[in-house]
Parts: sequence; structure tokens; C-alpha cells
Amino acid sequence: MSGRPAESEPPAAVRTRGGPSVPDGSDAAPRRGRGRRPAEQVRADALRAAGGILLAEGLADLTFDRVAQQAGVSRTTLHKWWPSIGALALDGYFHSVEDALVFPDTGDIRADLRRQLDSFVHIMTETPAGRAVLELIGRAQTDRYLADAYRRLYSSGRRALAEERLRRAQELGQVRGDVDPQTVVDQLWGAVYHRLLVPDEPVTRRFVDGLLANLFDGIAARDASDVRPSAPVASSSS
Amino acid sequence: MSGRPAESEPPAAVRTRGGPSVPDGSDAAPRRGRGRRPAEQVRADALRAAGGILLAEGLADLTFDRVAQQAGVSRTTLHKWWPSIGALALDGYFHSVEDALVFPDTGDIRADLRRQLDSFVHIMTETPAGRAVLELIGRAQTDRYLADAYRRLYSSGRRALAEERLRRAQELGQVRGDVDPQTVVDQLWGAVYHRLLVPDEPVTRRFVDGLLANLFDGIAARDASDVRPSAPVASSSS
Amino acid sequence: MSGRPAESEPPAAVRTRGGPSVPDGSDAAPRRGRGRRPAEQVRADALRAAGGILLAEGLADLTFDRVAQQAGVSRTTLHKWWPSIGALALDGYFHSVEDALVFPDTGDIRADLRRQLDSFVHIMTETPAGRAVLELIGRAQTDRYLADAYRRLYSSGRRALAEERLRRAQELGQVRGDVDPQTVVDQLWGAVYHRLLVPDEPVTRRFVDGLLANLFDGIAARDASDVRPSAPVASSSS
Amino acid sequence: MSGRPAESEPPAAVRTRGGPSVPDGSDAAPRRGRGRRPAEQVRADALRAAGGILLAEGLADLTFDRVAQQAGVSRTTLHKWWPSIGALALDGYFHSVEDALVFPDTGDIRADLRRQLDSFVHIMTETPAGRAVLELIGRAQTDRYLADAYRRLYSSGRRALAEERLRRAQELGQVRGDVDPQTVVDQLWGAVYHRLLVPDEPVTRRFVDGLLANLFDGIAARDASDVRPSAPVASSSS
DNA sequence: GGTTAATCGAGACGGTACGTCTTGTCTTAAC
DNA sequence: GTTAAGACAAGACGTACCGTCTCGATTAACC
Repeated sequence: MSGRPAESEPPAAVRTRGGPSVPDGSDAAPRRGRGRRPAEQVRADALRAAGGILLAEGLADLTFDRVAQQAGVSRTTLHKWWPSIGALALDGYFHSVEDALVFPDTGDIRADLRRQLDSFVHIMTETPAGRAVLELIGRAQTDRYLADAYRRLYSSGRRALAEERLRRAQELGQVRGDVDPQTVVDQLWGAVYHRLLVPDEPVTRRFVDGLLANLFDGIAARDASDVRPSAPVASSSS
Repeated sequence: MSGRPAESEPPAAVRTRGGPSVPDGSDAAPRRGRGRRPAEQVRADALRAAGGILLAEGLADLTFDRVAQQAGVSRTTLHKWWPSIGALALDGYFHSVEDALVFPDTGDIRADLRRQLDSFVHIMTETPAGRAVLELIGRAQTDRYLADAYRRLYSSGRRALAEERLRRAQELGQVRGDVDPQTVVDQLWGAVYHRLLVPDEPVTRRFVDGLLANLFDGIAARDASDVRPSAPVASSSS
Repeated sequence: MSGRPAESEPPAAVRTRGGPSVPDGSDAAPRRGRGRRPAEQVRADALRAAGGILLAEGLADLTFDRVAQQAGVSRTTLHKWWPSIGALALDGYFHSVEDALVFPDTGDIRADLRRQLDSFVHIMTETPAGRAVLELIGRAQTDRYLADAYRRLYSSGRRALAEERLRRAQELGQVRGDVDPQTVVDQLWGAVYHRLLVPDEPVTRRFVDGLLANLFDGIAARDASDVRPSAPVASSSS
Repeated sequence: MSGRPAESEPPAAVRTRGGPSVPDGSDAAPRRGRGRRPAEQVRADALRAAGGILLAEGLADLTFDRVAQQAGVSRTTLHKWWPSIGALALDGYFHSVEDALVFPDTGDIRADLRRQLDSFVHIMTETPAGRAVLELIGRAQTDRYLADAYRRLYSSGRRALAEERLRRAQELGQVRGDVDPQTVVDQLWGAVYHRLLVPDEPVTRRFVDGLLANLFDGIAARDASDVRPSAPVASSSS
């Protein structure tokens, strides 16, 4: 990401911003004279193009070259502002997608987590943004600029919001005080990410139910009535 | 890739097979005549080279070109056997690393999970194989061939082993019968993968403790004694 | 030039070979499949395009990029065969221009030199090849690949032919035996090149007359009748 | 450029002016405020930088960019004052090199020419200025602005000086009155330039001797004693 | 056991992208 | 109003890799 003013980016509800995010899918360059243009306009054009390609075709088809052509921006300029294509993709993602930061607080922690997880699962499985986020996480494994920016602009903020909500539940006696909220984050959202990144098993409503039930009720058998001799509930394993 | 802080590896004991997995680090091609060689020998050379580069330098530096040169195999042949560099990398990984799929069964499910998770965390955070697995998962987001092969050859088998062990625990009344074992897999190993893939938080022994405690004991407060007004336990959040 | 089979290249009369040396001036690429084409065809296409651009527009407008586009050849291939654009230009020149090696030998050395010089001057001042040669000599000052190739393929051969003819004249007693033929070459063709490269003065028939007269008759006054008080012959200096 | 065997320099004594012509080899810009500076100071800084780079590294490494950075002058300003990098290079050359245009006149024309030619050859073959002049002549083939400036500022003046000296010799009866002095210039200095620009043959003292001997004595055999059956004098041809 | 067919190595090629460099234009702000 | 600072489009450079294709050599299987 380099020394750019960070665009802050937030947890939860994500929505594609404006239908025509991709202004002209026809890869047409505006064609201007050589001189300088205001930096803001150039940045906006580049981000719009990058976000559009990312959401429409995926990260593998996103290159500096294509962004330059589609946005009418020179490659040199792109390299000056973004150190890697992954960093540009992430910025383009935030520019094209509207994240609703709000984390519901109705007083019922389990219901609020359920709502939040449902929204999250919806976005990840039903919108182009889902695939984009997975590809960004994937690319971040070999692009440290992207990895840094992703943590700074995206994941750390979402973690903080979830922790905040969980701490309030602890204060109200709804969640045990000796529980580390960050570990809960990994066992809810992290578990979903895992199924999305390595899709052996489907991400369903029943799965989200199971995540919350396991965590809130515990998986240890409490009394004999729980003991059942054989497979009690249909597993989704093949 | 390069530059990334190396991290880790997969569930169940993994061991690098044979010190000199990388036959000749000097990138020297054997130089043979043109004729045909036994397919097995060609495959073995290619896999050895691919695995060596993957573990030593990372997936980003692994190309068909380099494997061809280092293994003395023609690019044409590589393309014939593997549909993408990711697929070749995965095969090379298995050729260079010996996975012990064994899952301990001492009768104590929580202790067995603990041992298995500790081994997993060790490999993922302390050996080159860990970084390789993360990079493979990452690349699988944009490489269909790799994604398919990864599920078929790797993750599904590990899921099955864990499920098997958990079902035995259910039969012994140690785990509630209405719990879906696959969901537990995502809340244990999946949670670890999440922290490795998006490293906002460190993967420590305390973290593993928390995973098991949350899951076995539940996070819901059981009685008034659990209720505490403010942050009771040090969280690892920054 | 590199390790290519040298195309031998010769002194004297140069003629543009075939009107449509530039096959399709419309910068249109043929567009073929990806596979390999015979090296000879690729080389011929590249040379035709390079020669065409050089003669039609000059060396300054000749780039690897344009040759690649016009010839339907990839830049990579051009770089493999020619180490610099100058080297490619020289090869393209020889491919597009037909050099008549013949050096006349009528027995009259002065008349033969006159004919040869007239041909040379004609080509250098009246045909596109003249400008091309001057630009190649110019570029050779900062392109050692071009400089080497130019000497090897062009100038040394022309020097040798001229020397051969002058030596025959020496053997016949028409030229003094203690004269170095190579020095004469510089005082005839070299003098012409000088006027062409630094055009303070025009290259005219009278100039060629003067070159031969000065050299054959000497410029030293032989007797008093030669002495004249002021400017005896109109000088072309401005 | 680079890599070229350095060669030489121009007629009449040329001397590098001031050891530290290159102000600070560390390519460090002085860093000033934005406002206007006296035009003379700007010009001087630019010329000093241009001349330094030209003499130290050659014309190929001289760019507007580098001059701007090294001189602390903006590219905009350079473009305003000089129409091409060649034109700037030429101005920079004159700013860094002190040309003594004096032409000796001892009364003996042949001895004076000999001295002048020796100085010229020395500068062209033994000093950095020599290479610079050859590169300027080379670039002038494709840079109209440089070509015009070179003739106007450099070559025409030198031609005039030589002509002046030769005319005095004609008036004294040392040189035939029907000889065009400008043609003699091309057969002496022009011949040397030719050997420098297309270095098939070396530029030696013997070569300069030959130039004068051929021209003053003529190359035509005067009597039978000159006739020799085979190669009489060692030629430098390979 | 010799012929034939499959397979491999070698490497040329078009194509795409990369990251860098240079040029010339243009904008803005300082002087 | 001139200048510096600097952003930008344009386009070339040289390199890397991919995927395809051709060719020749060799081996293995078939007859």
C-alpha cells in the first residue's frame, strides 16, 4: 500500500456500490492529451477499473496492463501508487463495494451473532464480492503488500468490532468472562472462511446453527441422555 | 513469493522425506540424449524439482520453466502431465513431504485432539511445509485444477480421519450425539487455518487451549459466578 | 549481430530491391496461431519490415516494437536474433537493397575511380539508401553491435575491393608504388562521406573532379605559372 | 551507448576546461525553493551537467532527466531552451571544452598542416572530447536541431580557418591556384573523420604522413622508376 | 529381431505481462 | 511572469513465463 492515505474499511454487510461500477466494460480508453490530470481523478479511474475487473472476472484476470488500458491511466502511474497488483485490487475492491460496518446489538448476543453471520455468509456465497475476498486472501499468501494492507484496512477492523460486541455480552453475563473474544472470532467467522477457502463441505444455515450451538452449549456430553450409539445427525460429509 | 514470514503446515504429522529432496541445488540439468525415457523416471524428476523449489523458495518462484530446467524435463512434457503449475506444485509437495495421517486414540478425546492440534500447529508454524500449504490454499482460489486436486488428495482425507475419531468419542458418550463432527473440524483446524491465512493474531498454545475450552465447555455463562463486570482475561487483541 | 550466419555484404552500386519492399505499409499484423514457424520465414518477415521502415522513415522511427507489429513477429524473437535495433536495421538494409559489387576495370584507373565515385555519390544523394547508410554510421557511434557488424559486413569489403583495383593500377605503373591504397580510399570515399555526414558543403560533380585532380596531380605548385594572387576558383564555402 | 572504444576529437586545440567540470558526481540536486532563478545561472548549471555527463559517460547516457536532476533544473526549463537532447549536448560540450581555434602560420603550409592535423588527431584519439564529437556527429544524422547547430557553431568555423590558411599558401605560390581549399579540407580532416567514424583502419602518424604526401606530391606515377610490379609498401589493410 | 509407433527433449515462436526509463505536456505553487 | 516541482500519458525497452508447435532421436512394443 505504501504511503497513501489509508481508506478505512470495515466489517460486516458488504454491498456492491452502484450498478455500473464498471463504467464501460468495453475496455475502451478515454484517450486524452498527454498533460497532467488531477491525481484524485486518476486514482478514482484506476480504482473503478480495478474493482470492476476484480468483481466481474476475478483476480487472475486483473493486471496492471488491463487496468491501465481500461482506465486510460498509464502503467507508470499505477506502479507509483500501488506496489503490487494485489494492493491495487484491494483498494479497487473497497472503492466498488459498500461495507456496512454496523454490528447489531439487540441485547441478545447469540441472536446478534446469528444475524451477523447470516449477512456475512450471504455476501460470501451469493455476491461477486465473496469470491473477490477469497481470492484476495489467497493472493495475500504470496504478496506481502496485499497481506499488510488487508490486515490494516480490513480484517483487523472487523475483528475489533466483533470483540467489542462480545465484551459487552461478557459484561452482561451472557458470555463467560474467561473466554478470549478473538478465539471466538476464529471459531465463528474463521470456521466459515475455512469452508469457503477449502470447500470440502458446503456453507449452509444448518452449518451456522451448528457453529453457534457448539460454541454456546459446548460439545461435551453433559449427561447420559446425550449419549447415542451411532450417527445421530446427518453429517454433510461425503 | 518471497518476503513473506514463513508460517506453517497441515493436520497430522508431516515430515520432510529425505534430506536431499532437492537433487542438485545448482540448477544443473543432467543433459541426456533426445530419446524417450521411462515415464516414471521423468515424473519423479519433475516432482522432486517442483517440491524442492516449492519448499525452498515458495510457490511464487515455482514455474514450469524452472522445473523443466532443474529436472532436465521438457516443458512440453510437464504440460502434458499437469494442467497447471499449482497442480504440479501439489504433486511435488506430496512427493517431498511424508504425511503421517495417523490420528491418536488414547480414549480421551480432548487429549487426543490436543495432541493432534499441537502437531498440526508445529508443522504449520515451524517447518517450510507450513508456508507451502498456505500458498497452495491461496493459489487454489484461482486455480481450479489445484483446488480439485487439493480436496481430493489432501483435505478430504484429513476431514474423514478427524470425523472418524470424533464419532468414536460420540459413541463413548464423550461428545454430544447431536454434534456434527465436520463442524467441529472447522472450529478447530479451520480456526487455526484462519489465523494462519489472515495473521492478525498469533497462533499460540494458549490459542489452542482456548479453542478446545470454548468448544468443550461452551462459552455461555452457566451461573452468576461467571459474570464479571470488565475484561477479565488478557486478550491478545492489540 | 551475434552468432548468426553472416550475410556477406559488398562495396559499390546499391539499388533498392523491388518496389514493394515494404509489403504492407498499413502496419497490419498477419495474425497466426501460436505455434512455431520456420525460422527462415520469421527472419525474412522481420528483415523486410525493418528495411522498409528504415528506408521509408529513417532509423529514428525504427523500433523493435514497430518491426514486431508490422512483421507479425514477437519482440522476444527479435531480441533473440538481433542484439540491438541498429543490428536489425543493418540486416534489414542489406535485405532490402541490392549492392552491385562490381568495381569497373577498363585499364584507366582515374576513369574507373571516377565512374565508381559517381555511382556512389548518386546512391548516397539521390536514393533512400543514402540517408539510411548515413544514419547507420551515425548510430554505430553509440551501438557497438552495429559498429562491429557494419565493419564486418559492409565497409571492410568495400575497402578491399578498392584496394584491389588500386594495386592493379600500381602494378601497371599508373599509381606510385609507395602510395598506401587505404589512405587513398579515405581521401576519395572518405572525403565524400565527410561532406555527407557534416554537410557544410554540397557533394557535386565538381567536388568529385576536385578530389581526383588534387590526388592525381597533387596540390603543390609546380612552377610559377600556377601562382595566382587571389581566389582562383569559386569556392562553395558560404 | 557505453562499451565503445573511445576514440577522439576535433581540429584545432581543444582542452577540457576546469577539472571539476562535473560539479558533483554524486548526481545530487542542490534542492532550492520553487521560485524563479536568473536565467544565466540556470543555463550554466544545465550546461555544466550536460557537458560532464557527455564527456564522462557518452551521449547515449545523456538524457533530459539526468541533466535536470544533476543540475537542479526542471525538465520544463530544459525543453524551453533546447529543442533536443543533442542540441543541449552540443552546448554542454562547448561549455566544458575550450577550443583553441588558432591555426599556425609559420609560412610553411605543409608543416603547418602537419602540426594542425597532429593536434587534431591527438585530441580525437586521446581525450574524452574525441568520442563526444564523434557521437555528436552520429546523432546529428537523426537530429536536425543538432545538425544545424553543429554546422553553425562548429564545423563551418573550422572550415573557414583552414580555408583562410590555404588561401594564403596559394597567394604565396605554395599551393596551386586552381585548387579548391574546401576540397582539401575534406581530403585531410575529412579523411581522418572517416577513419574515426568507420574504424576499419587505425589513425596513425604514418596515416597523416600519407595524407599530406598523396595530396602534395600526387599519387600518379611520374616516371618509370615509380613503377613496381607488386605490393611495394606495407599496407595496413587486414 | 527388426520394424513401427509412441514418447520425449530441444527449442523456436506468438503472446502477455512485468517493471523501468525517457519524452513532452500540463498543472500548480512558489518566488 | 518565469520558474521549480512533479504528475501524467505514451511508448519503447529488455526480460520472464506461458502454451503451442515442429522436429529429430530414442525407446518400447508389436509383429
